Amino acid sequence: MAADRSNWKRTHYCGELRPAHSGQDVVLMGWVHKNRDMGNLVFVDLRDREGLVQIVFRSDKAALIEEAKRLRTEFVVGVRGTVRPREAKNKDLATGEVEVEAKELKLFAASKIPPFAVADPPQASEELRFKHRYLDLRRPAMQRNIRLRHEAALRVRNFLSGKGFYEIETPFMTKSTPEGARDYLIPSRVYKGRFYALPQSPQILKQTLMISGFDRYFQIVRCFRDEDLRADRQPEFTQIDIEMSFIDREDLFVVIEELMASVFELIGEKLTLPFPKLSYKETMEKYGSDKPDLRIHLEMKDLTAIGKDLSADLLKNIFAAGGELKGLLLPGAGSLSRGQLDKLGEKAKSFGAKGLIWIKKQDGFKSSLRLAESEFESIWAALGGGEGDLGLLIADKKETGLKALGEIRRTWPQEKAGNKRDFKFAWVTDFPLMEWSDEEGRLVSMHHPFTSPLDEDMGLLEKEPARVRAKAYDLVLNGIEVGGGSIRIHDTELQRKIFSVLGLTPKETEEKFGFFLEALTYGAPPHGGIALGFDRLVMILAGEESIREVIPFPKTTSALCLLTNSPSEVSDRQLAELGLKLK
RNA sequence: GGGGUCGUAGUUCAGCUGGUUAGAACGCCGGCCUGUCACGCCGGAGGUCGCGAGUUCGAGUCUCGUCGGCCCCGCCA
Repeated sequence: MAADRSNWKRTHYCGELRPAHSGQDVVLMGWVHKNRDMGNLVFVDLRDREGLVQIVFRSDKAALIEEAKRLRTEFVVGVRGTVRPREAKNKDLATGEVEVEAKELKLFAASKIPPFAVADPPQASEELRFKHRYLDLRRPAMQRNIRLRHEAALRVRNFLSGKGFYEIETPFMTKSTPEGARDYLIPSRVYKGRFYALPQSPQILKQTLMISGFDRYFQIVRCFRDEDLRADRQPEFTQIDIEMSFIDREDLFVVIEELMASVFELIGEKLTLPFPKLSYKETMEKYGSDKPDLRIHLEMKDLTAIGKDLSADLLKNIFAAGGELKGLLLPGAGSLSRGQLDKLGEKAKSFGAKGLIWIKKQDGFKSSLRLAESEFESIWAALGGGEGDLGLLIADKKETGLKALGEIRRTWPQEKAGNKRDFKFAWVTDFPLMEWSDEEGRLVSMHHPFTSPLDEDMGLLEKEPARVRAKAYDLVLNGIEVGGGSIRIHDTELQRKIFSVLGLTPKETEEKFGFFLEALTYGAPPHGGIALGFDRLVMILAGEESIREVIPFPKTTSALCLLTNSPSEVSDRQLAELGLKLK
């Protein structure tokens, strides 16, 4: 029978008791973490969101100790008692210098035996953790992560509000747009056959708010994309969405850098500002990625010029087909075995390369490619190699070589180890405005269709749109894209032209974006902004490897919620009301 | 859509080239215990080997399918 707690008021959290509280009468409420029954002496570890404290039940209260003996893990109880210094301290516990000698105990709720222990690290599969997420979330690590998430959001709000930004809501029930990810759709009951869409981002509406003169907007907002999941991708995720009028890129960089500095103070990190800037071209050529992990110091080299003087026929054919020769030096890796080199070759192939050339210098050159000594010397000099090093070369289409070597660079174990609390931010700028999509058979926006081209590339828009660079930028941290944005188009005619280059017919353009194009004609200020991936940011702050660890109720990689069992079927009646029929 | 990997007691796992009654630890239940904190000691219960076919005298083990977890490619303006 659950006890009545109406006349009890909690005085402290379990986790906050310290020697200074000694002698005080306290009332605690919490979950039984552990029960140690010594016969005529019972210890109970009581847990709440702030931590654990030991409760002791002594034999001079016979009825009380009998109650305490019946407590089991995860029972919810209230305890009234006196804080005392402990006879034996426990230095592994923040409250380990004190205990609470119980005078009264109230059982509020019993618990079934939990399917896994509420303890760090979790001794249960993610599957089981998701099914009983309410238990998983009781773990101190999860309580800490969710609290950190709250504190980060609060910092963002306080910082941006202090800089004159308004937090403004935009609708979740909005309009499907043809560009970008797959939409989640909401059928309209009132207008059968018509659908709202959940926003992939509030992009057009935040730009509309700029046209409305709000000048500085932000929103910590859920976004929805019906695409496949990853460790850092959920179908619904949270963005810090930001937009500003009358700015250029540098103005925004400053605001975001200061925002990051403020947020990282939460974990005691002092960031060095400003963040380095890399052009897209530069980062692709040096690191083979548009989100380089700058904790890794390895850089790729272009060896095409040297390669063209080499005798190998293999290379001649590739160069004739327009290929390039890219190289990556791995210091100290000259001792790798043939099997390990083969594994690297397999990895390169899995990223599309046709082969991997290796050269090592250990008592002379050894290589998978037959070359003259002087040729090895010139390659080695270009790579900056020394005795005992390994050089990896890929001769292929430029993008293929960069990507494959970039992957080897990114995952090179000697470089990855032990630098979790090293935070290397960078801005990647000057992305291509558009890229060719084989699937769609047309050019598609690399960022989104509202991104402004670089002024100096504007002339290329008609004839060579694929070469136009954009006023777009990504914020990258330790190999993770934590944000992306751009200076937007605020001119109706330019915006129409972009849609047309992207292959949208005037009719489609009008149907999907007509309202926005019209809004642009009523005095749109120059503006730009960014969206930061809030889940990813909190994940990094928390030192986690997956955003599922910082989202209270995440979905599995197959987009199921194991707690609620969604998605689920609905009744025929619900379908009929919406005018829907299943095929 | 594709590739990889995993699924055995409540949990985490072991289970060899197919062969008696499928094991361990933790947890759970009962008993004892006045300073434990991974409490200890004694005793006990607990299994649709994810599911379904197939091969075989015989399947946890082999094959196929299917469901589910995780990682990756594609996809993610």
